[in-house]
Amino acid sequence: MPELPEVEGVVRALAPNIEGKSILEATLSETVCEAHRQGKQCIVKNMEPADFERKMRGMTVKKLSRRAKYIFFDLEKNNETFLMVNHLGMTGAWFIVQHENEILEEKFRNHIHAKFSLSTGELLIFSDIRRFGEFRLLGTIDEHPPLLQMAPEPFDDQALDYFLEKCGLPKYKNKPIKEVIMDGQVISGCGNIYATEALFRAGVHPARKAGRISKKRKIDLFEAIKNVLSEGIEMGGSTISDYRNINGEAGGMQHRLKMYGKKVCPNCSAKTKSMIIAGRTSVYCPKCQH
DNA sequence: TAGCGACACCGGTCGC
DNA sequence: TGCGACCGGTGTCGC
Repeated sequence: MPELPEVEGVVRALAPNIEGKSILEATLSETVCEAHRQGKQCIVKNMEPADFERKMRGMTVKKLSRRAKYIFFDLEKNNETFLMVNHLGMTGAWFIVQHENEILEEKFRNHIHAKFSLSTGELLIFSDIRRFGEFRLLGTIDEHPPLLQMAPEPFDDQALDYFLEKCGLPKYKNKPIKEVIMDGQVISGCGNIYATEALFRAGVHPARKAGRISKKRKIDLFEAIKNVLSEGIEMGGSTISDYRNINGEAGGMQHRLKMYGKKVCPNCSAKTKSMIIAGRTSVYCPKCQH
């Protein structure tokens, strides 16, 4: 499950390998094409697969960057600029190979949904087991309004004030804090794993209402979120199920997780509890988190 | 009209 | 061994 640190790792690995290169050919899988024929927006959103393939052909990758959990491809063709936005969904992964046989794990090899032949002869491959990933080819970012609603990057200077302000809004103040910090309009890139960890580190109960937490504790929580996210980036991400970097390697952050998926609290040895918040499993320590 | 909840999208994994 | 239930990030739809 890629969250901000995993996506950051993908971008850092991918960028030096594809920036400046051109896409000679783009091919989507038969699965994607067939799903579109059935009226589903499978992986490629708001565009017919054939259109996507045609438009991607001849694009030069000017720059690769991350925004929240999205990968932004700044593209150029015939002096016109485009933005290709990619989300990894639950199980998306990128590979750069000479041949798809180099993808060692069968489950990734069996679910290749987009292939881009690069000017260097390499193949840039997007594999996605559950097909929750997405591609949107845009002229500019405002063609997809939800992207404009995203909170600032957690490492930006204004992110803390933005978070504190949002917590006080009627829309959020009566919601469980875990639901609030996982909302991309409040904090960018904080998914279930890192939210669970940050709440544990800050000693905040996941179900506590956002409006019932002191400013000081909210600031502590925000710092904890930034810390787990940067630790995640340093460790190359968490590999909980299907996340792989572009070399097919797993990350190391899962070994640093103290609460996500744990049965016993590492601080006080109490049995952890879990509850469903906003439809997601939330693990916490009933003694350490209030 | 804005806001919110329900639902759709999938296949690996787990438990019965 | 086989089958059904479950899980989850995001957008969209309908109330």
